[in-house]
Amino acid sequence: MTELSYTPSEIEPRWQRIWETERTWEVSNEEDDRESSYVLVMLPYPSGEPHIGHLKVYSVGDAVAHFHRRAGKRVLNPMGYDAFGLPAENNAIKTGQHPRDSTAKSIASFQKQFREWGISIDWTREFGTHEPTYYRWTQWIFLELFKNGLAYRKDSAVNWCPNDATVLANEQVVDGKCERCGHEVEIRQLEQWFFRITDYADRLVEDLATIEWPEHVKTMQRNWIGRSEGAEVNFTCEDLQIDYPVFTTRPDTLFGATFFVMAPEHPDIERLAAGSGNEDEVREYVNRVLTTEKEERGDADRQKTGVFLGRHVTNPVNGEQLPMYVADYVLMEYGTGAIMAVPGHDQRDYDFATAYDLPIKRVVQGTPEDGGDEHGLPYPGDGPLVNSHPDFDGTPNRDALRAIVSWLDREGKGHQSVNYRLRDWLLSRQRYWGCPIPIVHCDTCGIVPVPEDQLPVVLPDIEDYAPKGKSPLAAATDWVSTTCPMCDGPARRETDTMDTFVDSSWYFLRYCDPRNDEAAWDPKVVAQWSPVDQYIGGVEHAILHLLYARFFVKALHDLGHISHDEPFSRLFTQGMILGEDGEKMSKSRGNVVSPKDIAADFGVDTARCYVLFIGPPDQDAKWDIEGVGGVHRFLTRLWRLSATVADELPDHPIPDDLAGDDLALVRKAHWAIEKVTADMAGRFAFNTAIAAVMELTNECSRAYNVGSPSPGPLRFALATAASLLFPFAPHTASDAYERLTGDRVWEEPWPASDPEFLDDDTFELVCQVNGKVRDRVSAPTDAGSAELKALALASEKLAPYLEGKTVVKEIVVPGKLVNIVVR
RNA sequence: GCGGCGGUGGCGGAACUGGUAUACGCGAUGGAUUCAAAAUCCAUUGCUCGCAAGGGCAUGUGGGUUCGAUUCCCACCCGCCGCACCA
Repeated sequence: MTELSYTPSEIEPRWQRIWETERTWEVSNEEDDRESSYVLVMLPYPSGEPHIGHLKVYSVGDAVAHFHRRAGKRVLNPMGYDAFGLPAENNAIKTGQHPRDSTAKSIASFQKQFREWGISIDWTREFGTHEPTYYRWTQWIFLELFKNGLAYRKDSAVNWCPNDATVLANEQVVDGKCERCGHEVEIRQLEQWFFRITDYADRLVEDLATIEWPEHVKTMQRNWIGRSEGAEVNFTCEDLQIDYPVFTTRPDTLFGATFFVMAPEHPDIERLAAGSGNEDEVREYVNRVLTTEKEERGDADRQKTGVFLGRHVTNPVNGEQLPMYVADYVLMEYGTGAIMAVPGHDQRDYDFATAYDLPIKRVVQGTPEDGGDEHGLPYPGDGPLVNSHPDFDGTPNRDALRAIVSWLDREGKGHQSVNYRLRDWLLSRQRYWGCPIPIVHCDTCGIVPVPEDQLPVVLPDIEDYAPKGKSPLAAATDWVSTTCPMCDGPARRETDTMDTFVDSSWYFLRYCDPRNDEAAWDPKVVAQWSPVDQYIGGVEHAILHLLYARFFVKALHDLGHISHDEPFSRLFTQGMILGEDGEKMSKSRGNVVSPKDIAADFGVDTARCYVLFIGPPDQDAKWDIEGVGGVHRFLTRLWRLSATVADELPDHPIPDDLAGDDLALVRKAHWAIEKVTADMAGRFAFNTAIAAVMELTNECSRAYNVGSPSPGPLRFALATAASLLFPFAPHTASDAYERLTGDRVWEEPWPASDPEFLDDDTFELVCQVNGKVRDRVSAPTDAGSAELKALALASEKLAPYLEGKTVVKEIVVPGKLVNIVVR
């Protein structure tokens, strides 16, 4: 036999050239009779070179795209770059290199490597979010939202990162620290731009039921939105004749309220304290709290502090006078910034009451089965009401809750209410490398949107990127000073830029119609592709990007620009690839594996196959260089055997009268078709799909090496293996398939299994006694229960276990087993 | 604390609706080939007792349901992730 050697360095570029020159993966917006499928991987942030995580996520996306194509669908698989953002700008501050240049360099590297990976992308739709032809429409969307009251400017307490010198969205603050740089976040009172995402809180929760997303991602979104049902109840301060509504999820405990607490930021604090005799102490407390860092204040284990305001409120249910306190455990952003305190049934109120010696009253009887200690307070569980009101005492608290809320409603003292943890999305950033906010500030006309025909507002070049507490754009004075579109008077441009999550909240719409310069998209074109059928990316975007994109799509839907209202029908979140030490790959740990090196050593197909074979793709997996070798051996074996068989053996058809090893080989091929198809279609079980192709290849290899297969069946089995492997190792599979059949594998439909070959004539019947396997015998596939039972009872190995025993029961599972139960 | 996910050989991991636990790969061992090595090919490989035939034990722990449980139920332990002074 001629020694043929598997040379990815020759095979891979050769096939890539064919796909490139023939524009194989391009797809037009002309509809045909095929079903359309939009397969999308989250667009990458171009920084440096693509890493192993990119290789994995695009290997997953490409496998899905190829599978859909060969299943007869018209597939949209585009590519772009989330090109605005802080890292490029921070690099500019350090090196003076314009972010546009460093970004362009990185994009060039992505373009080159993605082609070398052989990913089946329609490159005609490519764009970066930093291109004026793209962000022109980002600005247009902003104005649409602005004109419809969904984007607004407001002065409020916001998160400020002193290191990055910009405000941050709530979603970008993790444990009181800046998500980007890890610096402690401060609270500042600033005027900023917001998107009214809270208007959509309810639908963002509700519609999770309509999409196929991993449960944990849905849960994270639900947690983040934090919907709680309860009631708003008015407490009146008789001294000042002001009503203070509070939000509570436990109106059943209203009779247990013993004091009242307001957030230090509450606008009425000063007014309430004035003349109460406690003025100085209150002011001092509030000042101290407002300068405390967010993380410290958020620590639940900290001793509760607060100050008496010198006033009282009336409890609407029983007229009791409750002392008013200001305390920092109450947050201004949630509910109404004031709470009724029920120390008997709430841990926090209990802690405060203990610290300040306030009365603690039980109004819900604990029951032992609810985990309620008869005497222990605070008791957060359920039980009958006590010490409340004759009408309610003895009533289960959940029933009393409803009754009390309707009573409050009738009396005009409160009503049912829903509260959300979600805040409006703070989108303005005091940074340079982002999409300019298309707004002009005019002393006469106020906040004026830039007219549509003047878009884009182009990001000007500047000299100094260093943040100075306001946007570096403010230094571009020629750019800043402009004329008001309404009155033609002098005006100033908005100098803040948009959060980059705005850019990535609609890019998937633009891919449908990327070269449209009349509109952001043609709604008809978007409708034919949308929503995205399969979205693929990392879990780290479970809240931020995925929530914002859902909000954008819902808002654009409501404004009549698109017909769908969820962006991504199905979501798949892939796991990370960890270094060989089991840690996250990082330069400082020195455990980084470069896709370039792996491709150079083993070829791209080995790298792609390995990252899919390593384990379930939604789970984290440790890199193992020995494992890469195993996958490489497999590809080598498949290719070399295919090439050898194509050279040596005649191209005979499969005979009609298959028998023996030939039949077994053809059966194995059909088994593999069945297995791989199910693994691809049902779930993303690429690891087991590849394992099935390995089994088929091993079978072919054994047949060739030790058996004497007929050429037809062997060629068929090998071509099937290549065909099934194509979504994972497109170059090797194309090459092997062409050698064997003369055809291009991607032009072939996905193989279909023939039921005739899926079942054998006989199967291995498992013979059990009392559930323990005692023997396995060969039985005809179509044998009935009686026949199978007889076969099992005839087994000599079963005899010793049956001797002298009474048969109690016989269970026969046709095609599987017989279980004899004896006593 | 609340919510989600997970725990299977020396290792990564298989096992569809309760029906042969450990597919596939790695590693290890033996053999073929070779002057030798690499590469390749052929075997063996959960643990344990036994010369063997054969037996016993194994899917985090303890119970339960069942003829039969990795799979279902209850309680618990451990790990990972998200949220958390959210009233």
